[in-house]
Amino acid sequence: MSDMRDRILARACDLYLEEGLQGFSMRKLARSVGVTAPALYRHYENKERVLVAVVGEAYKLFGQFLYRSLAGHTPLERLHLAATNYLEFALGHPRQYEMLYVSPAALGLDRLPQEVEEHACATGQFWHDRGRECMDAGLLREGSPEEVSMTMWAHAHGLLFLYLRGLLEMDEAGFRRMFEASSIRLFEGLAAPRLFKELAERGEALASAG
Amino acid sequence: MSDMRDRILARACDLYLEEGLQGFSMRKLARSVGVTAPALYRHYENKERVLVAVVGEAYKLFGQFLYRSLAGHTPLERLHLAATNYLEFALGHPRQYEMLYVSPAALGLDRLPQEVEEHACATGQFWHDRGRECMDAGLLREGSPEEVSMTMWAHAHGLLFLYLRGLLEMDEAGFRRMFEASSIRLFEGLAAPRLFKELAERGEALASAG
DNA sequence: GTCTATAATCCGATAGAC
DNA sequence: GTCTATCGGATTATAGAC
Repeated sequence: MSDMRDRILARACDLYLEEGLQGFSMRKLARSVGVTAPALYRHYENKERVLVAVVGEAYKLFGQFLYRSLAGHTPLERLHLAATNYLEFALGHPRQYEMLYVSPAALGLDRLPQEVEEHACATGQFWHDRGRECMDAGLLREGSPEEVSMTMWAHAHGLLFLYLRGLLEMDEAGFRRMFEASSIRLFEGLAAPRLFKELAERGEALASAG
Repeated sequence: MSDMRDRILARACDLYLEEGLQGFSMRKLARSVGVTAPALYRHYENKERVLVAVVGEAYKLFGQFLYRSLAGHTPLERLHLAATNYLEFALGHPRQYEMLYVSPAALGLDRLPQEVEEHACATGQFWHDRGRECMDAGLLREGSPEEVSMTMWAHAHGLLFLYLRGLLEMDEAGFRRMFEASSIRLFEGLAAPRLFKELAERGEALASAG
């Protein structure tokens, strides 16, 4: 059976969802599949390869959420959908979301394999495209689309990270409201006119004040 | 010797810096201190308590960076210094920075101990204070100081997280420039006037578009 | 391809002598 | 307060029979 590989992968994803990275072991996986541990090594070289495959599945699901945004009819709608779907994925599948950003060391690797890096790169490219087409349409200030999309990406991930770590004292409904309000702030700007006036008077640039 | 506890803690910090969380063990720590493993248990109840103490040291160092910002003479200057010192701490001490945001599960705990939660809470309060005094001075738009400081915190942490994970293809100098530019974008706002015009025409709110 | 059996390590933590 | 010795467990991975 060649689909034994798929069965193992499916059980590996479930095991990761139940136990997290800490509680994931080849013995537990084998028990869950219904075989003994050595049998797994016929299908996957080692534990790290299994975990990398689990990361791949997380990216596959993430991609389904993200590319659904392309159904929007205008650049602004597509950007809005991308942000909404990003939020929905992270809140609906927090363990998979965590897996997107797992450190190589946590997987027992020095560097992430090319397969995963390409997934991550494609995600960055997706955000870049959303930023660029909005900028081309005159909806965003002129500037570097790459950098603007980084700002949006960092803002969204930063909020989600802090919330999922339990560092923000609010429930999910409260977080959703705050996420939306914070996104509006990002687009409107935090500063009051007086801030720029004060800076101009001091003749200094607003340096790294985030 | 009561300072044996301190010696162990100092070596534990070094061991964590060298090996990370994955490679940290009581046996290695004992070897590093120059005693046998059981001796450690006279000074620390178990491995988790040692790691919690290491997190505490990271917060202590972080606090030194952050509270240095209070030397600024105006609210804006203190906010600016806080952001700069936050960046300097994260780039100068990436492993300790990572430790500030370590998940309880990675430490083998269900929840972080009160000691660490208080540290994290104090950090949130610090950012809140910086936001509030700038808002009181009319430098930031009216709103909730707590939420505005969350936006700034999330933006800064999001950028640093992506950079430290190696997901942004740039060197440290490039990142510093981007961090500053992104912070300015955050204060000025991403949107061009046309975006608000388009939204008003559609009669819909700009929802969660970050 | 799966099994049993096992190698070879590592781990956290404890008992009890000194 | 530190030691030796050890418990009891985990892990990845392999050898060889079937």
